[in-house]
Amino acid sequence: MLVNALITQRDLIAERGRYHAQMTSMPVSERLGSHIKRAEQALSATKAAVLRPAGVTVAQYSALLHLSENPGISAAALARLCGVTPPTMNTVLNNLQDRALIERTPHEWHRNVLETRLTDAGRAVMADADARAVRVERALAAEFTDEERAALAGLLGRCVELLERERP
Amino acid sequence: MLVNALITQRDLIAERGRYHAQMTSMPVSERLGSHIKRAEQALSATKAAVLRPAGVTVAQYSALLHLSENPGISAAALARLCGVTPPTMNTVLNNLQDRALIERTPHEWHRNVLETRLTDAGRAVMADADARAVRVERALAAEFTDEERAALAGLLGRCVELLERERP
DNA sequence: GAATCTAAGTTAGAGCTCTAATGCTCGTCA
DNA sequence: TGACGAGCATTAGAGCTCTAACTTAGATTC
Repeated sequence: MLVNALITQRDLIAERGRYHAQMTSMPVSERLGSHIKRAEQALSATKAAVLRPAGVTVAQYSALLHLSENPGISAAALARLCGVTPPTMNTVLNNLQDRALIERTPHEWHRNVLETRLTDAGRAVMADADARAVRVERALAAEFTDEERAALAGLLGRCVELLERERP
Repeated sequence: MLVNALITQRDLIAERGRYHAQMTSMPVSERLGSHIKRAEQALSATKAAVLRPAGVTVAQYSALLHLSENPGISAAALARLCGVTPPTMNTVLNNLQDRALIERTPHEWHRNVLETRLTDAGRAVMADADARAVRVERALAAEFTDEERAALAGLLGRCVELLERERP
């Protein structure tokens, strides 16, 4: 380790020793939120890295994935599936549309609704990206037993319930 | 439920039935990544909501928290603690500095390093925000037994290891 | 039939995030 | 001593994300 890094590291440890007593009301390592955030950061970073060669971002892949399973869905419904707000989805879809990976056509009955669909190019990109993303998911799944996977999914589900209940 | 929503919902189900066969190589519900992402989205949304009255974003709170535990730390080291890149931390710190919640002073020995510290105002905002954030963490912790908390943290830790190993 | 309500789509603005690239300081090593 | 390498800080540019606000279309209700 180099001296520059050592010095900031040394300062850090010294200050930590001095002030560690009771700066915050809960140690970071005991916060479940920290673990969830770290896991998501690692997931995001890895997915972004493997999706890069496919030419799509994580958000774009998420949209393409749900779009491939729900052709003609509205942008608002797609936003709900992806867990983002309509303006966010609008941003993502505009980028996909600029690259001609999707098309948006007026709904036959409801003038206020746009049907969103993959183009042929979009389907091709989606297939490539999906293969790459699934490779990561399979590696992740292979790390655990069936019981562990179920436990993790269950615990995370309870987190979501609690957090949504707790939201003002 | 209204007709507008019903129609998109109906279309969705119809299309799903038609195409469900084998559009993707792995069902979304079986992807551990989906569960992690959902949990982080719920966490983020709830934390943003409870931090809003304190006048800070989640990213700003994260920086203030680690800053309060490590006075004088460099921006790069702070970025590592928060799990973001230096340019990202620079953006967050600029916003905090504009509001006079932090100050950055040249390092005594190393001309190339800036020491970052909370101002008095920053400490006050941090104390307020921390109380609000910890309330959420306590509620989250109270949802689980000691064994469940340990299991969740352990499983998420293994996810992080696998994902970093898998990253090209 | 008109007021009201709900949902879809959009725009504006603020903030976070990344990669890529640059300039700087310092330490190491030949 | 001088070249190299590593780390810090910063800028530029693209993209994602949110809230707030507006517009429009369709449905409900009186």
